[in-house]
Formats: sequence, C-alpha cells, structure tokens
Amino acid sequence: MTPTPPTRKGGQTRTRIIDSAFELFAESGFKGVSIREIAANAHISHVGLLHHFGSKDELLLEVLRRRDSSDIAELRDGAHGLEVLEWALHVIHDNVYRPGIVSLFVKVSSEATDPEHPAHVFFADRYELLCTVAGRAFAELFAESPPPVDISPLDAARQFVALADGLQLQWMLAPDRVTTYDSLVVFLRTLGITPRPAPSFPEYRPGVTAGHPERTPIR
Amino acid sequence: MTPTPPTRKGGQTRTRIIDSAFELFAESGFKGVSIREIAANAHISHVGLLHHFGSKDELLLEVLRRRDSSDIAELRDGAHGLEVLEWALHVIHDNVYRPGIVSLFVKVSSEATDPEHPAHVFFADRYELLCTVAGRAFAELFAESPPPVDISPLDAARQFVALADGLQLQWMLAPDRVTTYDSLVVFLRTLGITPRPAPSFPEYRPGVTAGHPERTPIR
DNA sequence: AATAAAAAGTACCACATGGTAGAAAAATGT
DNA sequence: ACATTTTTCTACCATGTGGTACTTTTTATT
Repeated sequence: MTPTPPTRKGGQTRTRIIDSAFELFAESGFKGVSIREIAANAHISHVGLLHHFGSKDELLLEVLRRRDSSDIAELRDGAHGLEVLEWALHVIHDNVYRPGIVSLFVKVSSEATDPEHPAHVFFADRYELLCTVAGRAFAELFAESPPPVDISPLDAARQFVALADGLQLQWMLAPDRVTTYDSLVVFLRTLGITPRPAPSFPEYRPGVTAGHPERTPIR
Repeated sequence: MTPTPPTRKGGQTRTRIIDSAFELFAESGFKGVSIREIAANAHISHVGLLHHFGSKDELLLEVLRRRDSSDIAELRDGAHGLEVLEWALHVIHDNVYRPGIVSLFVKVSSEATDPEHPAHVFFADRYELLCTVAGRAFAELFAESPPPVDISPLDAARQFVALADGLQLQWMLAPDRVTTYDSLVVFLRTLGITPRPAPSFPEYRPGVTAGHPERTPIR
C-alpha cells in the first residue's frame, strides 16, 4: 500500500503535506484550495507535493482516508449495541475540540454529492457503512426494549447520522447556540435509549488523538 | 430595490441569468462554477452578466434570495402550530421533484460555513429564522400535549431542521435509499406530533412552483 | 567512495479566473 | 427624428490553476 517505507525521510514530508492539506481543505473545501497553497503551507514547492501525491484528487482521498480511519476503523471490530452509539457520541463530543475535522467532512461531503467529485464514492461508501453499523446497533437495542414509536433500526440509524450532520452544520454557522452532543443524547432518549454520559472535561488521550493538528502541533 | 423595472427588456435577461446561475450553482456550488459558464448558459457574454450583477458574490445572493423567498416568505405571516410543520413537510415532500433546490442549499450552505463566504450571513440568518419559527410551532404543540421526553421547543426545532438537512445530504448521495419526508414524519410522531399526510401524488400547483426550472421550463 | 534511488526544485505550459475600459448596438422617452 | 439611457460586446489584464519535462540536490545502499 505504501510505496515508500516511512523510514525514508519522505515519509515525514508526506505527513506534513497531509496535515497541511487537511487544514486547508477543512477551511475552504476541495475546490476552494489550490495545491500551491497546500504546498506552501507545508514548506514545499507545489511540484514537490505532486511528487508524493500524483494529483490533487489523490491527495484529497489520502487526507480523507487518514482522518476517517482514526475514527471509523475501530468501529468495525466487535463493538455491540449501546457501545457503538456511545463510541459515536464520544467522538462527536470530542469534535468540539477539533473543529477542523467537522469542517472538513461537512464541506467535502456536500461537494461530493456531485457524482463527478473525486470523493463521491468515498462518501457514498462511508454513509452506507455508518448506517449499516449503527443500524445493527439499533437492532440489538430495539430487540431488548422496543422503541416507543414504530421505527426500523435502519431508519433510526439514518436519522442518527443525519441529525449529527445537520447539527454540526448549524454548529459551524452559530457555535454558541448549538450543542450537537446534548441534542443527540436527547434524540436517543426519545427512542428509549439512555447512553452513559461522556465526561464533561475529556482528558487528552494522545494515543487516540495523535495527528490531529488542533491538539498536537505538527512540528 | 430593483433599479430597473421589469418592463425594461433587461428584466427578462436578469431572470434568465438568475435561472442559469441557479442551475449551475446547484450543480457545482459557488466556487465550482465560473461566471463565464453561467453567462454562456444564459446566452450572454460574461461581462454582459456583470452589467446586471456587479459581481459573482452579488449574483449568488440574488439567486439565494429568489429561491428562498418562494419557500420561506409565506412562512412569516400567520401560520400556527401544526400548520407550520405541515407546510415545511409539504415543501420537503415536493423537493423530490426539484432536486436542484436541494442541491443548491446543501452545497452552498456548507460552503457558507466559512465566515468569509459571501453567503455566510445569509445562511446564519436563515437558520436563525427557521429555528425561531419552527420553535414557536413546537412550543404551541407542546403546550397542548407535552412531548414524551424532556425537550425544549427550540431544541426540537433545531433537530427538525438538522434532520431535514442531513437526510437530504444522504438522499443526494443515495437517492434510492432515503426518503426524507417519511423519516421526518416518523421523527415528529416520536415527539407525539402526528401531521396530516401529504398527497402521495402531489398535483402541480403552478402558482406556487412557478420559477422552478425543474417544473416550469424557462423559455 | 561510488552508485542508485528518492526528493525537491526551476522553468514552463495551456488554460481558466473575476473584473475593467471603452466602444457599438439596441431600446426607450420625448 | 432625436437624445438619452440601457444593454451588450470585443479586447484586455493580472493572477491563479493543475500538471509536465527536466535538472539538481539529498538520502540510503553497497
């Protein structure tokens, strides 16, 4: 997968570029930023950048994969029922401290609505995965105690994901008025699900958050 | 407000340009389209366009105002309680037949997250208005019959709006899997609110939908 | 120290961008 | 018919765009 082993010095610049790209894509979306800006921000020429990533499109996908994996990867293996949703809530709760990642996904996901967009497939797949996994979780929970209204687990999952997205959009437009996390907890309670509260002052967990520039400076 | 009365011939081209801009902004967002493309699509040179709208920014705002007013304007005056929500559901239900307007707002609203974006204020204001109006509606409904969970009317409003946005995003990525309208009805039922169903085969109502290119061709 | 490979840079390309200057053409008012 | 205003165009500009060809510098391997 990685053509250049990370021991080679290029590995460092690679991640430096990815961090830079993440930062700027998050700020202005995909179309809103040039590879030259990204390169400058990473202290390199724009063709130096193109040496590591063949094209702007590839770079974006690399950024998305990197940022997504740290969140979703853990999700695939054996988490069940409430655990899954609590884990999701935990991520969302933490996102308050790294608005960049919210911005990135809000902006690029809507751009990616266009079937021609380089990240279209990525997001289509992502939402399918998210809804499937969350759907399984809801199914297990509903099996224990059925929800107060007639709603399929998959529908609940889609609503959960949609709600998170929509609230984060509103949060970015008016950060003071919206608390995505609280709102999602209320939503779950509406469905008869009561997640354990996330810590109100979350401790820094470098192992999990490493590589997120908002928390750990790049250099 | 309008410097040139619509009797003057320029009025026609103005709307022709706006329609063209709407179409292309919806397809590729604000940054994704050049005024030259918009102009060509309206059969005019790009400086001819700039004569009518001083800049690309102004054009976007004009498009947004136009498209929004047809939906929101009616909302300000005397609608109450359930009426408001049913009206919102009705609009959303109809949106299936004019995906352009969904695409426009999904794409541009997330771009507008950036405080520098020309439409930032527009969307900040818009969401405040939406949530306020919907909040009042929920307040009235909750006064009649309190919701099954502890939730403030304003929170319910924000969730309602957020859910609509998030579902429409998912719908654009996978149109077959998502039915925004049904999902919103379920959500309301969860809060103890049962809206009257919208007609399953909505009749064309030219008076309301006039100006939406998906329904009424421009020329 | 020599050699191969990787990384970074300079110069360039064809093309697109939003916007301006000034003139020609068309519509409008009297 | 004339003068005025509105509309539209051609030409141009400075800047930015993603990407290529080719060269130089740095790094790792033997």
